[in-house]
Amino acid sequence: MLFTAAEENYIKSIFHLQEDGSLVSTNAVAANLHTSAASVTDMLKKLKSKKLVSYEKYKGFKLNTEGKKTALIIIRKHRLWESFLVNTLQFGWDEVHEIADQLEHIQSKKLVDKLDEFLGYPKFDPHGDPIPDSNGKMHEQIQTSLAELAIHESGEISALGNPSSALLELLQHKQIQIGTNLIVEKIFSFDQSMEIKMNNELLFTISHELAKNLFIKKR
Amino acid sequence: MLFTAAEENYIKSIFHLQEDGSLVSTNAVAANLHTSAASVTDMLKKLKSKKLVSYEKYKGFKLNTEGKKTALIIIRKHRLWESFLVNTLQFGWDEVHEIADQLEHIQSKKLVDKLDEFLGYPKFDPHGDPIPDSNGKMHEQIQTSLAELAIHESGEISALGNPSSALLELLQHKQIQIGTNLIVEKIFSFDQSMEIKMNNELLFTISHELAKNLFIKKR
DNA sequence: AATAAATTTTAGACAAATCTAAATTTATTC
DNA sequence: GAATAAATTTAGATTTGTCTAAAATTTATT
Ligand SMILES: [Mn+2]
Ligand SMILES: [Mn+2]
Ligand SMILES: [Mn+2]
Ligand SMILES: [Mn+2]
Repeated sequence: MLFTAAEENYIKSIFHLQEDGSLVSTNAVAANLHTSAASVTDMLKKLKSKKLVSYEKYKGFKLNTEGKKTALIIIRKHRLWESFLVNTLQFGWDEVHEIADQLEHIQSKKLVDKLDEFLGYPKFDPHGDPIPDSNGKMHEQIQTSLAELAIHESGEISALGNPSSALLELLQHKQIQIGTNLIVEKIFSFDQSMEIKMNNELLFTISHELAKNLFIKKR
Repeated sequence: MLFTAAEENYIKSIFHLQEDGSLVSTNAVAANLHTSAASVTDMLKKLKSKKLVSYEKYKGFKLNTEGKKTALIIIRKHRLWESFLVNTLQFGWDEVHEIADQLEHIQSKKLVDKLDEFLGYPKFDPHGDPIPDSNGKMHEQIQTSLAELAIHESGEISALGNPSSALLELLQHKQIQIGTNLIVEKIFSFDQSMEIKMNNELLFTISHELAKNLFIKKR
């Protein structure tokens, strides 16, 4: 099924607002999309007729299975494009959202999958949010970025936030890879850089920028 | 000025149809965009009110200076995205047009310029059409692709069609660069490969694929 | 020059997406 | 348990882009 950009924006908004599986309100979507409550009601009728939401007048609504599946496709596109912009085109992570809000509506499954491949199948976007794979599966956030570990906490590297070639070069040089065990020995408040011990041996310093891109399963 | 995707499609269509500076007809645009003549007339009123076309009822129309400038921005985007798709994401040159027809409407000057930089400022798209630079200037086709030279013709390499890293690697290895003089010694009809003499010395074979991507100023 | 044919424009309608204002339903408060 | 407030839906309009059919204009052909 193909959807208009407007429909996709509503689907995405509802998805984000129902995180916990609860019902979503008309006003919440209106506020989120900076539109009127009346417009939301109009669109809900349409999404209901297209069988993407369960909706009863005045009672609230939520995406059904098909609706969630659709939302994940849009979110996948949004976050892959953000990764491309930051990673490949060197945009700052704070200037990509608007552009990705346009790019997420480009219709071509092949494009998205090729982009994913080109980017090296990143698990998280530049803001740390998980990127659904081509089956709509997202890494649950049982992992945290290294940057969020406290002193003396330890874990194992489980994913790369956004594998640019520059990042991969750095990791190769420092011999860091998926599965590497590490423990935080010190955090310098000046620049948030961390001193970490790797595989109980080597001790070295990691920038905050790098720490944000290393995802960890705590131990 | 910002324009809708529909407006941009009309502007681009008119641009292509007036190549020689002549007036364009309603039916020509209708055929080109697979729409009705009535729709074209409606849109022309709008483009006239936005001062992009000169148009007199029943007499035909053409883009004015501002209209052409706008058209070149859209064409620049279309051809850069095509280059990206073929070059970076490994699409075939015959499967990128539809996707570029969507991508050309993404609004962000910075995105286009960064994409151009990332691609290495290609002069021609994967179909051999010239890509306008950020000032709207296009390489006039006084140069031809090497693939179009006949036997015994000679010239100097003046531009790369689409500088992918794979192409650059090949050129570096063979020591071919901008300014290199060459003459076509032989063309094998079997695969269109060419035997060329470089700087009056080295003799070697070049595939048709490569020849299409080397642009030449004839001598 | 008159008529026929082709082209173009206008008239009127429709779907998508939005809005404001009024009506309806649900939630809160006394 | 009314009365009031808040949230939601409906009614009616508007803009954009499209369509078909009819009218107007230009071009071609007797
Ligand atoms: Mn969007
Ligand atoms: Mn993001
Ligand atoms: Mn287009
Ligand atoms: Mn092209």
